Amino acid sequence: MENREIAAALALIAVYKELAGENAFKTRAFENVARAVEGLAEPLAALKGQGRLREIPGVGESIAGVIAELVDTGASAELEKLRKEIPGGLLEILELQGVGPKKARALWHTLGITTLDALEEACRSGAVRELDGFGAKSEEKILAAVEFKRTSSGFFLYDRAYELAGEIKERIEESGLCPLVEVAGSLRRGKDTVKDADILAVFASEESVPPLRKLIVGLADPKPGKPGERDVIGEGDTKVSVRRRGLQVDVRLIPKKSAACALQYFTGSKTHNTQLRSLAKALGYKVNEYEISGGSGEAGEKKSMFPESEEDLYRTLGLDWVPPELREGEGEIEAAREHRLPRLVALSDFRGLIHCHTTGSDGALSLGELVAECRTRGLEYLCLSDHSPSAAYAGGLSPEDLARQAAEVEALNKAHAPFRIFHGTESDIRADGSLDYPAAVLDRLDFVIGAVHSRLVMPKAEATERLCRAIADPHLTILAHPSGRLLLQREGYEYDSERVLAALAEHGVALEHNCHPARFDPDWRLLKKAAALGIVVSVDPDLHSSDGFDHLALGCLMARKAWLGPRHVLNCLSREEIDEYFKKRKERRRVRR
DNA sequence: GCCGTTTTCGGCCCGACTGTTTTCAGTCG
Repeated sequence: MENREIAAALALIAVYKELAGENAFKTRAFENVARAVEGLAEPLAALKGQGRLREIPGVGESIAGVIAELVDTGASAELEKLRKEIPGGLLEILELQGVGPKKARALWHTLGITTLDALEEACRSGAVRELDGFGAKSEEKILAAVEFKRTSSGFFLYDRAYELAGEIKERIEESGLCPLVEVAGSLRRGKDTVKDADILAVFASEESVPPLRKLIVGLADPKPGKPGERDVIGEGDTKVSVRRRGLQVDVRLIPKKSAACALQYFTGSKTHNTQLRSLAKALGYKVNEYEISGGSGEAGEKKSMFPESEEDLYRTLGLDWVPPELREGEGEIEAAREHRLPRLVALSDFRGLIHCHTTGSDGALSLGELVAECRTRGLEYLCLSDHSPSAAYAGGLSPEDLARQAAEVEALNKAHAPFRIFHGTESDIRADGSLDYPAAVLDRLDFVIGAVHSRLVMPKAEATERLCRAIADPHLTILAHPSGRLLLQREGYEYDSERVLAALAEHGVALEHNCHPARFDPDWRLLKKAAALGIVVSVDPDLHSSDGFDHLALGCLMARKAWLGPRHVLNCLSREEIDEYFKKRKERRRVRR
């Protein structure tokens, strides 16, 4: 079993334990370990072999036993027992907004409800309102939550959510009621998909609060089936939650002196905040969204501190400022305390564009136009990679087309020197793992990107073998979008990521981070592991039009989330350095023959 | 279930909002 699968099993145990009515701290112990395991660079099987499972933070005797069992047998007696005791349909019920473990259990034990259908029926018949702790409003909310769950995944692509959040931010700014409006939450942290947008609205005086509340409520969608009403999820003195164009937007109204504490608190993640507050407590402080209190008052008096900035806040707790992208509870607090947070890659570090398509295959820009766009943006080079013959649907280039393109590249290189076009291809990886141009054709190119576009459905072992064979091909420079996933549309195909990473490291092949917002493939967690193994990451927009330039910024965000610095990223190399890199790859190929 | 700058037992982040209650439990982030 891979780490990812073991993490999923541990998380599932946690959910089942919640439904079983287990102590919340016990369930959290499993949740914490599930998260820790997901971020682990080393395979659990190896750790177990070395007797090092207990070194994972949060793993004690009991959980180490569960992990060992999962590693050895691929199953867990505890999980199987829970699965038998707790009806699986309750998992879906627990996902409904407003329904937690207590309510799910009440529905199950008193009315025998174990499916969404049964729950809906019970609400319509008025049976739910009779239960202790439930009422007519609960029925209405549950019905709305069931409907929402059936019609929407609840998640948005990053770029879409960012756009919607930006609109709301603008509307609040235009009102003149707030000197500061910030997008916080998972958008600020750079998650690839988001469930809601968190916005911080900092007001200068209390009198701004009522009109601010009114403004935000006014931005809500009309309520489905209730003309005249708006889809307001919650409205209080300091927090207004509305749904706008389907996205849940939580706006926090915060007085000016609390801006830094609120921004920190509202950026999350929940895990990061829990760890931060835990540390604060150990130091004798209390941190909330308004202030830092406590500290070493000489006469034991409580003092309140209002940090000027997030930097101040972290410094008060003895920490370096933690970039938002790293705030996932994966060791960043410890690193900040020991002053060893990495210097993260920034957009200004990018020197070239890798993985671009032109009108030669299915791109919207000609090669000349693309060069012009790159130069306008101050880039030093581009790595051209139109599609190969197997991608007939995308106008893949025949070997003859490729030769003609080479002549065009040469001419443009002369005309635009020192700007440089490196000539390559995005060659299809066939079902058997071979590349779809003859070796002699590939030999003439500066670099080769390999990508799977067909036969996406394949048993895991076969898919892994296919990728590993392609990686072992000495022509391959970069492995593209390895999972083939399309976020919120299509699960990627399954492959053994640990084996693929090992193969990339062994053969010195770079790993693409495809930064199209519908792909973000592979995700930041895998990139982090890749970098730990010394694999170079190529942040590629897979550019088909000018939009691709914007996607590079999103890729940069994801690379930061993966703790990458410029030294980990292929396209942070200068023109001369990447030229050298490609030449070395080709040299190695000759030697190996 | 885990863990120890105060701890091997007794804690485990902290506050807002809602609905069902007459003071608070449950849920959420």
